[in-house]
Amino acid sequence: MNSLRIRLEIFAKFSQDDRDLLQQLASRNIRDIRPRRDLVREGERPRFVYVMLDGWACRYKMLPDGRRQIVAFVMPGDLFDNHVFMLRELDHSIASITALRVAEIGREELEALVTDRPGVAQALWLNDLASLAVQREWTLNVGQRSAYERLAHLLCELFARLGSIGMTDGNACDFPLTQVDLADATGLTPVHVNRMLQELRGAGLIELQSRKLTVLDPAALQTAALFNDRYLHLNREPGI
Amino acid sequence: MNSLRIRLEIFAKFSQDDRDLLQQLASRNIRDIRPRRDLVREGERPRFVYVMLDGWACRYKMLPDGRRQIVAFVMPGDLFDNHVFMLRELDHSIASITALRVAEIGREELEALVTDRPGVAQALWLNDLASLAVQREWTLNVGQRSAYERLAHLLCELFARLGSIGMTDGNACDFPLTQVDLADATGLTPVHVNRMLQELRGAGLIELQSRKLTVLDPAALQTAALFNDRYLHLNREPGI
DNA sequence: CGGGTAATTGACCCGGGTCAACAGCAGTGG
DNA sequence: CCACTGCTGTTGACCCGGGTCAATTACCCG
Repeated sequence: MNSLRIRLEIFAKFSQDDRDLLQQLASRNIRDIRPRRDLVREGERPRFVYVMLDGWACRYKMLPDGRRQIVAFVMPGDLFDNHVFMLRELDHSIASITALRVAEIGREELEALVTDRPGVAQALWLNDLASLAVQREWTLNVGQRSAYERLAHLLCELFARLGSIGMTDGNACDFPLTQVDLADATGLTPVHVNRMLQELRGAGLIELQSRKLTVLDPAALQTAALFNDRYLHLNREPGI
Repeated sequence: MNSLRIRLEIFAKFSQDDRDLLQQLASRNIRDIRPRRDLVREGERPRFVYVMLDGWACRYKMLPDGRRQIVAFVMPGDLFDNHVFMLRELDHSIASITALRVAEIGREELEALVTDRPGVAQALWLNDLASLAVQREWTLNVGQRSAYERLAHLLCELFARLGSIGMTDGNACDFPLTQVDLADATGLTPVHVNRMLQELRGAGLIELQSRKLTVLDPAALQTAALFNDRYLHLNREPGI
């Protein structure tokens, strides 16, 4: 729940009250989800905003014939799916990758929060703007980068995000994604993801085995990926 | 300026006061832009929120080596780039396609608006959530659809958006995009865009010449594109 | 030990990219 | 009024990055 605080407080200044309230909301209505289950499904009426307390999930869209695109990964500390406010039906699904622990925040609670706490409301908004920036970069990634660059870029993004929430250990981290997941996120086939991973290994950039990623040469990996973490908005912006 | 009202009022209920205020903001500080100019450039500090009064623009990102991806199109009535609130630097640029007429809304004005007018604030937020939904669909589009489907999908989207703001005439509309623009938006090469357009013409789905698009068979085009307009949020959601 | 999922590898193929030439047309200046 | 320039669109020949298909090898867990 600390991580929730971290991931929203980047975006606005919170009072101790705001913090306590959020903390409280994120510790009621906890739900545990098994790995590889749909958490919410396309077409459903959205009911909750979720706070990821533990585990990895992905947001994905599917075409009628089964082609699947992962459009985002969700990590601990992320607050996600605040479509409670707008959509009749969700236009995408969310699935767990690992086992999850999530907090569900109901619509009324969220509405109260937004009405009574301008700081929190702003943080929620900026959180969405940050997601939008990330989604743009994904469009660029899939649209313009080569398979090799694309995969490198995804690894850079995931590692940077994990780092920002203290889930890296030096230049290593847990990495629960399968090659099929990586394929669905990059718009490649699993076979080709495998080949590109071999190349990344061969170039001495990464090690990846038994769900553990080590970035052997971060600078070189970022160069290969044409990666710049600006779009992730991991740090507080002095702006506002 | 009417169109502005339309495009934001989808998302929240406005009082007559809200409406007047917006109208006012969108009629001060009008700027005219020539075709094919950068309106705002990556790396700049964002200063204004813009309302597109007339013309087409695109949002794009570039890689250091010059590869370019258009990540969104902006049309009359769209309010865009409310990053005033968050970003130190923009992570993308915006360029005019046709000649533009835009209204610039300054940061203080916007902040006042958000503070004093909860309805407007919500509409702005939901506007961003809608953009996010569109951006996800673009990721899917570029990641999973074939060249043919992808182009058809883009045409469907543009035509649907134009229709929602009354800029279609039966099943025809003005269409200022070049094949290079279409290529940058779909992640294809201009040459291949040309070939796919020929196929769409050959299949009797569209006519496209001298900046005029006619959708000869809307249903068939949508089927070919695997298009469903739900993600565009063109209509008021009964939700909230 | 068995069964299922994930990773790996090789052989072959194809959608879309690349390169290049050319045509159409608008704008511009002499 | 015409020549020139530059952008946009079109077409053809060829090529290659990444997909497809299929078999095999790790794993993991009961």
